[in-house]
Amino acid sequence: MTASVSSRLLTVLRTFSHRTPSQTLSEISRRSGLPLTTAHRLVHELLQGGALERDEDGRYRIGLWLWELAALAPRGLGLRELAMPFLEDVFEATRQHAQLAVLDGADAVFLERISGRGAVHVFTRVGGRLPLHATGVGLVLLAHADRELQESVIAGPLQRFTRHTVADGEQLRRRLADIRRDGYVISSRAIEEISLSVAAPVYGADDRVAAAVSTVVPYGQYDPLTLVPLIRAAARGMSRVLGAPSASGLPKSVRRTSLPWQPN
Amino acid sequence: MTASVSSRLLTVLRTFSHRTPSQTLSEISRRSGLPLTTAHRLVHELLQGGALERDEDGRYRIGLWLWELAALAPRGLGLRELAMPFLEDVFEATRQHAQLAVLDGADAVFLERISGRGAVHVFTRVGGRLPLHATGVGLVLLAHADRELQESVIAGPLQRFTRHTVADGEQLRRRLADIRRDGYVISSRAIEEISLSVAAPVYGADDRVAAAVSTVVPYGQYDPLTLVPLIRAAARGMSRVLGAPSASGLPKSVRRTSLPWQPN
DNA sequence: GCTGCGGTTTCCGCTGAGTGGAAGGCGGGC
DNA sequence: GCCCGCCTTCCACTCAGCGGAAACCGCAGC
Repeated sequence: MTASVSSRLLTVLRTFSHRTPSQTLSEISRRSGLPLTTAHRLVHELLQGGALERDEDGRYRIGLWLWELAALAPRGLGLRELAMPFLEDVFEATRQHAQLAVLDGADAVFLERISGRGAVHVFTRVGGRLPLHATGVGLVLLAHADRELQESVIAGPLQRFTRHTVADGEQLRRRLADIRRDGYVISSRAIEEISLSVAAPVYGADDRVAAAVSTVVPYGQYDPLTLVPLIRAAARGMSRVLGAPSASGLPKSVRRTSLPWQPN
Repeated sequence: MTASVSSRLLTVLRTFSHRTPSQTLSEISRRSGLPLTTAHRLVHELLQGGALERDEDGRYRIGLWLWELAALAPRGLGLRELAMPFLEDVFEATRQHAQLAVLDGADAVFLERISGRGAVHVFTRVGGRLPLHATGVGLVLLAHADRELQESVIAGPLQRFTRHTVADGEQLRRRLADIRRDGYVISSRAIEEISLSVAAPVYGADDRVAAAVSTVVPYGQYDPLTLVPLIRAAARGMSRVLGAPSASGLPKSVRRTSLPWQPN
């Protein structure tokens, strides 16, 4: 690990998590492993810039400026903004949960969750992560991810949440093939016994899967198959506004021809 | 301005705006005023940390990690999370716009906007800012802000958006007094001729105004007075979940002394 | 009151990390 | 071909970042 100022700054920021949304200076110092003095200076510089704020108890928390900045993230609020009307549609239909997630590393990151009052319990939180094999959106994202990632997840340990969690590699492999064939997934009681989710892929302008949309409803109260057209319609709508050729009816020749990432 | 690495880093990040959500290295260098080489190094360090990403054209954009981090901001997503169900209620009632904003500096910063398909046009964008005197939420926030801020806005130049914008200091002062008396505001055609907004204050655990909620509807299609109970009910609901004594009916002696939306 | 404790802030001399000019590479337009 | 804009690597100088030491502050317990 480098010891540049930049990396130290990010280390300081990384000490914030959903379990520690606000911290004292000493906590930051301990968690980051930086000497107190150093943490003090860095924190103050972040404070000057508005990246951090202090609450009335003197504890540090993520500042509003950082939140405004992050609102510019194309894969964050940008995507969410475009998808929102369709998410609303999904929410309206069940008044339970409508969710939008993207792939990052080996996790599904949740961009949005609209939930009804008294809806069934979910672990999801906006800005939070869940493993790919245990969630509807995760399975969809994994099914369309790089072969490499798929194999690594299939091979790796698969945490079991309930007795319905797909925890076997080969079973998972078949599951992913089914998802590619069907264009949706029903993930029933895989993360909590009380709920199931129906998810479908959202395509971006490069016609690759950019996100996944899902609904989560209580197990036993819905025939999940009736929710499939709803989710697929929402997914198609989102793909369309993202400019996906396959969803807008454009011929393949109009595809954008851009190269994948250039890792330096 | 200091020239610390930290401040340079933040300067780099500050070059991103909603007009420039993705930039080339040279653009960042020019806009930040940093030598190309320096910008290059800083940008790469931000890239390593996941604060920035590169898109398929090699342009830099705000990274997903930064967005996840910002989701921890108590005054950002934290507040939004608690307010969301009530915002949904407001949205349901008109299917136009439901908005949530907080005060920062001399601006209203919008935390959330739920909008119907085909709703009337608004300038609002999530993560964006608008001046206090021209918006419903802004007037509410200003009416309950420090005396100092109020006077500074009253004195300062008041940008006129339409002929209905409150652009006179004394008129604004009276307006603010009315808002404190009534507990809501109807801001009609003040920012665009086509729309009006109804807004009310949301109280935090310290019984000070923490945010403002509003709806925006097309001018002429609604009697704004009929929307007042709706907005006030939503505002009260939000105040309650934030733990505001005045909204929960608790005696002052039971006041919580810490912020409600970080209930450690 | 005094004492200890946990957290915060200021001070300051040493030094290696950050700096940025120079130069080379890449690609696209004419 | 040539030029131009953008990106990347290299490297020697020096000043900004570093962090130990010590003071400071508020509070709880004796």
